[in-house]
Amino acid sequence: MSPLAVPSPDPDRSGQILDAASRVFARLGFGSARMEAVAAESGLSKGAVYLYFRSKDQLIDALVGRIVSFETRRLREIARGDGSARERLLQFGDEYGAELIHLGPLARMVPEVYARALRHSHARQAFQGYLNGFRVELAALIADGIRQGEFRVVDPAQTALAITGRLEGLAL
Amino acid sequence: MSPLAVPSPDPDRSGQILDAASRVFARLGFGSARMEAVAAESGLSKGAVYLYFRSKDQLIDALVGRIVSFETRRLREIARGDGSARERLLQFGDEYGAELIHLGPLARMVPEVYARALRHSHARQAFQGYLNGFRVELAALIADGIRQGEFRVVDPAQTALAITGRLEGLAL
Amino acid sequence: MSPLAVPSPDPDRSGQILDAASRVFARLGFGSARMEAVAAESGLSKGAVYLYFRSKDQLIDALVGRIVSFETRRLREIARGDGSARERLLQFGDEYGAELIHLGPLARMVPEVYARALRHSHARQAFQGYLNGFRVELAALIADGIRQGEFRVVDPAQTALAITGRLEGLAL
Amino acid sequence: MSPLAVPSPDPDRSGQILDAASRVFARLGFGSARMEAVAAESGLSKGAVYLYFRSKDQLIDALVGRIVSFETRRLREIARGDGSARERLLQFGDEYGAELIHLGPLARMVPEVYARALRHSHARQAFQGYLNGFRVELAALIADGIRQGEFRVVDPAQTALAITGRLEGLAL
DNA sequence: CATGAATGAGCTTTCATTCAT
DNA sequence: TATGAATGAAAGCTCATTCAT
Repeated sequence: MSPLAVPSPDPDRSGQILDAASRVFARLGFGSARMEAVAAESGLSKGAVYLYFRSKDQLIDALVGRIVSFETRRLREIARGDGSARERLLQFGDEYGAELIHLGPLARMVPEVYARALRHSHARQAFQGYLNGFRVELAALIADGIRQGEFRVVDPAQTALAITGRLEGLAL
Repeated sequence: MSPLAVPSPDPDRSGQILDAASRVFARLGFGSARMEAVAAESGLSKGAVYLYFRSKDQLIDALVGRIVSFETRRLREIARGDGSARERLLQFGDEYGAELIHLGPLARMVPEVYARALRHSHARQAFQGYLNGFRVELAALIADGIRQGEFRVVDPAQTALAITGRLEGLAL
Repeated sequence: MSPLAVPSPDPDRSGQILDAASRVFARLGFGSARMEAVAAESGLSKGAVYLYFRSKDQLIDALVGRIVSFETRRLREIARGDGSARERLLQFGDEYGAELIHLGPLARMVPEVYARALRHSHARQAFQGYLNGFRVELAALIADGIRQGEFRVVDPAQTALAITGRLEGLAL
Repeated sequence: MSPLAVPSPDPDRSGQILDAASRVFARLGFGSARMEAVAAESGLSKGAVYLYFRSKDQLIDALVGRIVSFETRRLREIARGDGSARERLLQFGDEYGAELIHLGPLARMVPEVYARALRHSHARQAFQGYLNGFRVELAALIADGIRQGEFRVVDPAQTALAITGRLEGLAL
């Protein structure tokens, strides 16, 4: 084998399957999407999907988790970035909208994720963790702005909560 | 038929079924609720349910339609009621919150309704019709307030849209 | 409807399915028999089978239970019948052999029933209940014979146990 | 290959796999045991198991065959050993019981082996070969006893058959 | 109108077996 | 020889829908 040959013939199957799942679930919804379709979209067999995810439910959880942690990381980068608090807040808002567009077809999954969170306690916990991170980051940003005299003196936590609610409304 | 016989033994079977459906769907979600359960909850047979609704899908549509038109009527009454524009706007907001609470378990259906609207064009049309009515009513109310000097001069449509978005966020 | 018309179009579906199941399971064994095949043999659909039995496992339990209670009743009739103890004991033995032949293809299920009893505690309990009934009946018969001076004085329970073991050996 | 290299890195892989299989099959039964589990228990890979046994079925056959021939050899040693016929017969019986205990968890496979024998002709032949050997050995032992005046004059073959049946009954 | 037994397409999931490395 | 990722043919089970009564 040449030193340059690809030594790992395993190009991240989990990611490959999650990519396929995100396309199929976005297109058809959690309920109507078939594991068969996810397998076909991933270029693997049904059996292989079950080799990496124990069940359809767990696959959905993993997918939601991946999207959520991606969004969380992205927004944190902005919130802790350079620039004045005002600039970062605006960028934060822009980014939120941009994410929705960036999510593209994935955005169609948003209400289904809410619905899951309403029915399954573990999905609810995961989702609330995400919203909390969102609010915390936002509150820190607002507190920053107040400290630097950019913003009026308000309760950062309350304000963050209000903004979060507003953005969630926009999402829909 | 004897004069004493009940003339119509069908005192709104549709409503009876929709009532049952709203309880069952709220409890279990559209996906997990079984037609069997709806029938049992309504006190009728499965066959009877299909006598009044062609399919599960159509039953869901009818249920969503009923809730939506109920809410629409309710909010319209307030928007066109007596009192200053400011009073009516506040009552409108209160009512919206009150509705969510009044919906009670039905509120759990909200994200599922959004999800349907995203997938099925006819559900989307019905839902957007509702949101439009909402915005139109709100815009009229705001325009009213501006005319009477109660509110600052803003674009009523834009403002209504913003408020709508905010309230939807609250709903979730 | 004429008074002579068959008023009940429900000719004991459970029995119909158990009959089919006994044929299919005898032919193929518990493991290889498919619910599809049971349904086909019964002349019903797969769905109908699941309307009467919750699962394949429960169907097997019910089938074993039916056979066992049939055998139990049969042997009890003999043990408590007329005639001298000796006659009844011989008839009992004959009947046991006759049953094995009468079971016909069903006899092929016998070791599988033993195997189930070894693995599933509830199957074990059911089966031991049957064996106990067998031994009790036999012990009573022997005690009867001793009382009437037909048999030597032995411990009826011990003897019944020994005979049972011997017959089970024969069965295989 | 260096002189120090292990000359045969294959110290009876088949035996290693059969040992694992006997543990796994005894624990879970033929039906529920997975080839995966056998491989894991043996410390080899699934592929290696298929290198030594063509299929699960063949693995079971080989396992049953090994147990049977082991038992056969053991009983033959006793039957042809020293001592009076009476002594050897008693030891034979003791040994049979001891084997059942010695089999330990393996004894749980006994009814499954019977079941296989009833369904697959080649399993039946193998199993009947074992029973025949058993009876032949026993008959020889009895004939020996008769010849030496230790036993009453009976038909050795018939008696061996009866004893075999009785012991099989005990086994269950 | 009303019933509910019956249907059967279709779903998720499993696992013996293969084969490129 | 040895590996274990991948396969894919089933299997058990569900449930929206129908229809004889």
